[in-house]
Amino acid sequence: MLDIKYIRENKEAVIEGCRKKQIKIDINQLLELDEKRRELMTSLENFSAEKNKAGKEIVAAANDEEKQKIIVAMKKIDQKSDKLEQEFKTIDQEFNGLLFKVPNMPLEEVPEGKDDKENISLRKVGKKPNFDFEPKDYLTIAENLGMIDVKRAAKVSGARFSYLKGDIALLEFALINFIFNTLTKEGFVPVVPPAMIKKENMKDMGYLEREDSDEVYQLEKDGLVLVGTSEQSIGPMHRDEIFAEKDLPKRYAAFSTCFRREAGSYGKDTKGILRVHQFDKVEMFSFCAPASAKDEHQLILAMEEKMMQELKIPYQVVQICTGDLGVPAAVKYDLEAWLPAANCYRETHSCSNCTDFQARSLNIRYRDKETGKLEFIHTLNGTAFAIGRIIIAIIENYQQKDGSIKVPKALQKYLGKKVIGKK
RNA sequence: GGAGAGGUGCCUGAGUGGUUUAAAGGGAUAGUCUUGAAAACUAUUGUAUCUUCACGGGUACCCAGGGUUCGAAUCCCUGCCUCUCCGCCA
Repeated sequence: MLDIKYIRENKEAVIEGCRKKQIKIDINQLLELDEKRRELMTSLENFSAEKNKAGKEIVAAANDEEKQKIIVAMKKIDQKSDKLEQEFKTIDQEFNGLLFKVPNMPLEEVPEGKDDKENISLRKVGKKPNFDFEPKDYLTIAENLGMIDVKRAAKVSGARFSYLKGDIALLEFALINFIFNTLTKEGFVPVVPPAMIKKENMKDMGYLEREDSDEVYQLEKDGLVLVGTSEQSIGPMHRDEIFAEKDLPKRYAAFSTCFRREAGSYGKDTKGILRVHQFDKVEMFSFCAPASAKDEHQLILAMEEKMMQELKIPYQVVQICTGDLGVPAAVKYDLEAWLPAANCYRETHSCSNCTDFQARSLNIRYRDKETGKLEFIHTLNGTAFAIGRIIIAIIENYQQKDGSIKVPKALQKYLGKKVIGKK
C-alpha cells in the first residue's frame, strides 16, 4: 500500500498517478476519512488518558466511598468512549478499504498510455529463423508427436489444462536445471515455495484489492488462496522482518506451479497451452535497499535477456505504459518471444519494480546505516521462465521440416539429446 | 481427526485483575580503567502514532480479533502458529 502521509502531502500527484494508471479512486474521499479518523483517534486517546488516570486514583483512594465515587464517574465516561469507538471502527474500516485500493505510483520515466496497446517496444534482439518450409504452430507439432494433450486434459479437468508428455515433459526439467544453474551464479537462492498462501498475504502483495477478486482461486474453507505466481509466496516470506543492510540485496529464484482463473479472458487464446489455469514458472525475486532498486531491476531484466539469448530465441523488450502496470508495480518491462507460425511476438516474461509498495503492507524493513532509522526495503520480481510459454517458443523456433524439434544448444546437456521427436 | 501444553522485548525468562513505567539475566552499544585486549564497574538499549519551533508530553502495542471489568499481559470466546502423545498418510 501507499503511505497515507505521502498521499496527504502529495494529493495532486497521487490523483495524477491514479489517472495515469487508469484506476478510478476518490482520493478526496480517502483524505476526508483520514482526517475524520485521526480526529476520532485523538478523542479516544484523551478518554484513555482519563481512564488511566482514574485507575491510579482508585488504587490510591483512601476509602471505599471515595473509590465508588470515581468508579461511578468512570462508568459514564466509559459509555461515551464506547460509542466513539464504534464510530471509529466504522470509519477505520472504510478508510483501510479505500487505502488498499490506491495503486503504487508509476515512476516518472514510465510512458503514459491507456492500455497494453500503448506499450513501447524498446529493442528487438536475436535473429528470426528462416524456414525453407511453411512453419507450423507449436500445438500441431506437439500433438503430432503426442507430447501435448489438451483434449484429454479437457476430459479430465476442463478447458485450459494440458498434459505435457515424453520429451516435452522432460524439457520442463531441463529448463529448470538450466535456470537454477544460471541464476545461482548471480546469488539467487533456489526456492520451492508453497503454492497456497493466506488470503492476507495475497492482499498485502497488492493482488487482492477486491475481496471478491475473480482472478484468484480461493479455498474458502481454509482461508487460503492459490498463488498466480511465486512472487506472492516469496514476498511474504520475510514479512515483519528487519534486514541488516549488509544482507541486501536478498535474491531468490522460486519454482512453483501457478494458478489463474483467467476470468476476464473468456474466448481469448483458448487454444493450446498459451493461456491455461495451471502452469509452472521460475520467478526471480529480490529484496533490496531503495537506492539500488533501479540497478536491481536492470539486473533482473538482464538475467531474463541472458537466458533468452542463450536459448537463441528472438525476443523484444517492451516498456509497459502506465495504464498496463497493474496495482503494485511502479515500472515494468515485458519480454515477448518471437513465434514464427503466429508471426508475432507474445509475452513470455515480465519484470517489475514495486518500490516500497509491497514492503509497506508486509512491514519488511532494514536499518539504514546513515540515518540509523528503519526504512522499508524495495521489492522486485521477474520471470525467469514461464515453462509453458517458453516451450511454445522453443517448439516454434526450433521446428524441423520433418516435424521434429531441435533442442537449443544450451539445453542439450540437461535433456541428454539434440533432437526431440526424430523418427 | 482425537487428547494435552504453550505463544511476553534482540535472546532466555518472571509475571494469574490495580506503582508493571513489563522483573531478572544474557547479548549489543558507549564510557571508566588498560600500552592494547579481556575482566570489572557505570550508563544506554523497542516500535507506531499524535502533539510541540524545541525540551518534552499523550496514546497504543505482551501472537491476532472479539468480550467481561472503573481497570486486562493476567479472566472468557474465536482464530492463527509452535510443541508432545495417539490415529491417518506420500
